[in-house]
Amino acid sequence: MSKELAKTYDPSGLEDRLYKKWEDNGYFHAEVDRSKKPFTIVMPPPNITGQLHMGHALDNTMQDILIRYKRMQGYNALWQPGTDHAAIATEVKVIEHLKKQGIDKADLGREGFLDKCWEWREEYGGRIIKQLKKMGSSADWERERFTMDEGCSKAVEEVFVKLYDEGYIYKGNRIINWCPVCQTSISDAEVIHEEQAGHFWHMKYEIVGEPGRYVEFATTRPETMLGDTAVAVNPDDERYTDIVGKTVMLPFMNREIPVIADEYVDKEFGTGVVKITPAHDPNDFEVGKRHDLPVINILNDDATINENGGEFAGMDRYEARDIIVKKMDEMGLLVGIEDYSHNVGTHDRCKTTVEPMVKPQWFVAMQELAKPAIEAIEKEELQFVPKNYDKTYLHWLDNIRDWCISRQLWWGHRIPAYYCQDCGEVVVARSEDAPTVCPKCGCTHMKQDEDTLDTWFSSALWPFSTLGWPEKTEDVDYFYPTDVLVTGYDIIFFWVVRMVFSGYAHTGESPFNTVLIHGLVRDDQGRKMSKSLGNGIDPLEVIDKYGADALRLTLITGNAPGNDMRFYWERVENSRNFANKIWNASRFIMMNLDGVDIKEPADADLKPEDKWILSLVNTLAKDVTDNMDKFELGIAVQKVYDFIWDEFCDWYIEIVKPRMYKKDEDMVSANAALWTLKTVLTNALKLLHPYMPFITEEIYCTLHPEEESIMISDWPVYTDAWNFKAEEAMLAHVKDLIKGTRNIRTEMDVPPSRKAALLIAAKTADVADTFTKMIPAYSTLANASSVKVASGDNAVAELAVSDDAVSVVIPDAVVYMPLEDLVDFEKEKERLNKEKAKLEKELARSKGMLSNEKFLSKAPEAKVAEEKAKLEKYEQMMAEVEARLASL
RNA sequence: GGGAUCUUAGCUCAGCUGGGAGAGCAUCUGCCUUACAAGCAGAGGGUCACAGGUUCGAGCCCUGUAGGUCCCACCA
Repeated sequence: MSKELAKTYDPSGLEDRLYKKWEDNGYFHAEVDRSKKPFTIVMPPPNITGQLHMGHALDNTMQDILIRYKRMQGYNALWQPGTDHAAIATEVKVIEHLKKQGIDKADLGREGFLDKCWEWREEYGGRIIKQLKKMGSSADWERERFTMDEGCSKAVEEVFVKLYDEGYIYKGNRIINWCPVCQTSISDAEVIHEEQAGHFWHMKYEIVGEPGRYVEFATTRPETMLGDTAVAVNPDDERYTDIVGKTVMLPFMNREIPVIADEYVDKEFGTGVVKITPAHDPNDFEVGKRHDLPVINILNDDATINENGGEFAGMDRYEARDIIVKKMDEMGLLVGIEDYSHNVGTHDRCKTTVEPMVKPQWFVAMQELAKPAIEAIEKEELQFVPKNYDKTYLHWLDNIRDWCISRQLWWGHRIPAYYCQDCGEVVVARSEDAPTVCPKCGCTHMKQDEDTLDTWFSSALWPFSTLGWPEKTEDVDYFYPTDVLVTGYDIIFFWVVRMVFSGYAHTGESPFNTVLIHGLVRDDQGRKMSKSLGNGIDPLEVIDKYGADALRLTLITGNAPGNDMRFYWERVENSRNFANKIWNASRFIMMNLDGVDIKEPADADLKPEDKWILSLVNTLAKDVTDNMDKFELGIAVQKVYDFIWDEFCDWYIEIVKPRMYKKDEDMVSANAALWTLKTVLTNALKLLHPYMPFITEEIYCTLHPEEESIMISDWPVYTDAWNFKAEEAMLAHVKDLIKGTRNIRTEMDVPPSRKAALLIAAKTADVADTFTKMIPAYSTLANASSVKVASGDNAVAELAVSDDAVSVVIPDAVVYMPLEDLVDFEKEKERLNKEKAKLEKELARSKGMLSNEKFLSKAPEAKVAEEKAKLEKYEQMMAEVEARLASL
């Protein structure tokens, strides 16, 4: 029979054991099966540099809940996992790692360095996967992929070649964001703009041929003047019309640069004059293109001044800035310095201030590709949950710029472009078609591009590359497009947008229908968890202390979808307490089931409380399903939580205890109770399983030794057979009556008003049973024929109730607060007035509703009738309150 | 500069299409009651930021104000 369960719930040991069982039984694995409907989620691939953090824990918990839910509903549920090579992140880590061993990246050479990267991946790539398993993630690990494995790399080449052939990928000499520390180009999305305190240096250049006449301008980056190739004013600016076309002398460089007119210049801002540095400012670059200005790059890759910087060559950019300002001052060309706070672009990974630079890079032309991704929202082929994130998504797509995809890194997918060393011919080809002979000049000096691709280039293909694309596999055909993508709002731009346009471009459809967005997990003070602050909480530590189920429940409750949440240990404790609650309730049930053969009771043998709880769990199944289908995971589990704790444990189990203690006297009744306990618990466990997989599995298997696993059991479905509205209403009523009295042991403790209420309840056929069993002190009361209740000075009301009196009339017995319990009349008056005010409000509301034609015509009849009944009740109560007030 | 979002109990937050203000934690009271003290039974505590408006009825819809947070953006 049932195994003995420990007295308190201890997740340690149990979780690993169950996870291994699931994995060994192959429950996570999904294969093409045309007889079932697929449900697919691709896991956002964690970086191989990564350790599990709270963000992953939340993200994966949400996915696991959806997958487990759909699996129980009978879908062929595939959760496709894998890891990301994370180009720059990994490269930086490996370089650091090598540095500690005294090895320099350059010394190793490309091949040697890549060997080290692969070694890294072997060592650390699987670490996070192990940690995800601790969370209970039911992903199909047999299908685990890696963004740089053979298949994914093939997909990358395929896409690159295709987009190149179609003209979407091009190589261009354009201004890009350069990180001087990482020494690579980065995309716009990787630049974060931070408000920084800086200065505005007001300086002037002398007009050539007009000694003593200057143009004054202001700049935040004086050192860029070394690369100035013009000074610009607004064409409509009358102050400067006479100097347009003249030249000014650029100090230090002794270069004459023209004064040009361009709309870009704002007359109102500063002096209305802008120095133009096409090589180091995106706007200036555009101006330069319009006016055909030379582009003079003054920076080396590490942001020191290069040979174009004359005397400043070799200096760091900031050192050069200081000296230039000093020297300009000495030359009398510095007009003044103003404090100024402005936005500075920094690299999101290393926080280094980026330098705009002109360099030859590869780009994806986004304008056309973005269109289907925009239309996807209108056509409802793609929806965001919560919905408002589609605005963020659309806004970004509407303002999209070309995507710089080349990186000056070694770790990543090497760009499949080959250059002829002799004639400069460019060939873009898949590696199996890599040219050895130049198709133009016939030489054999072909060399592959040194650069690699942005890490998001491969991630963009993840939903289909993992399923075997570009091969026409069964998997792609069956599992694609996927159903839901779960991710944080912070990578909508990096990843979601790029997956969507890639999906349309290469597969003709959106890679998923729904994007479920979640927020960040912050610390208890609302700060981001970060390494530098040291405020991060390790999910594994939480699991060790309280178990994965408690962590999962904590992460999923208590906040609205898409919002950030704070992490509190107290909340984990509460979750753990809930686990313990279920554990003990189950323990109690199994103790009572031990040695008893229960069978399904006849309908007539079910007591009202049995029907009541069955009805509740039935409704619960429906509600939870509805909520989960709307991705309201937190609400869904909150309902299960409330049901188990507040209804099932606090009420049903308590009500039913006496019946079990009297097994020998009335086995029919005990059987009905036990059967109901087992059935309701089973259903509740199933509803909870997606959220708390471990404890539900352990209890389920103990409760049903004949069953293999709750994971593969059927999701509870609403049934009309358990629709017991009358019992629901009655028990709700009983609860109301007994409230505040349940714990009272002796009759003496019971205030008279309660006694009256209880008596009435007790006299009501079925409730009496329930009731006297619950509160032993009441057996005497229940046997009484009447109870005296003080009502007014000397007036004593006697409440007598016959056996068949239905209790619908009574709740307001509470209104008759006995005088002997009152401290003084004033207090009673106050209370009654309060009551009256409340009733007045209710009456107004009720009358309002009933006089509203819209309400009367649109609302269902039952609702109108209900409202009418309420009105009558309120009116009656009002009359009573007024009478009582008058009597005082 | 543009956009999003928030303001509800002491704290952190729920509150779905308008129809009787909720949870967790904290506080207070009483309980070792035979599933659970990681528990049980209760209590207190809110002009739902402010001002208008729509409505029979507003935490929810509209307008405005104040304050907070976040994202986007090339004003030198």
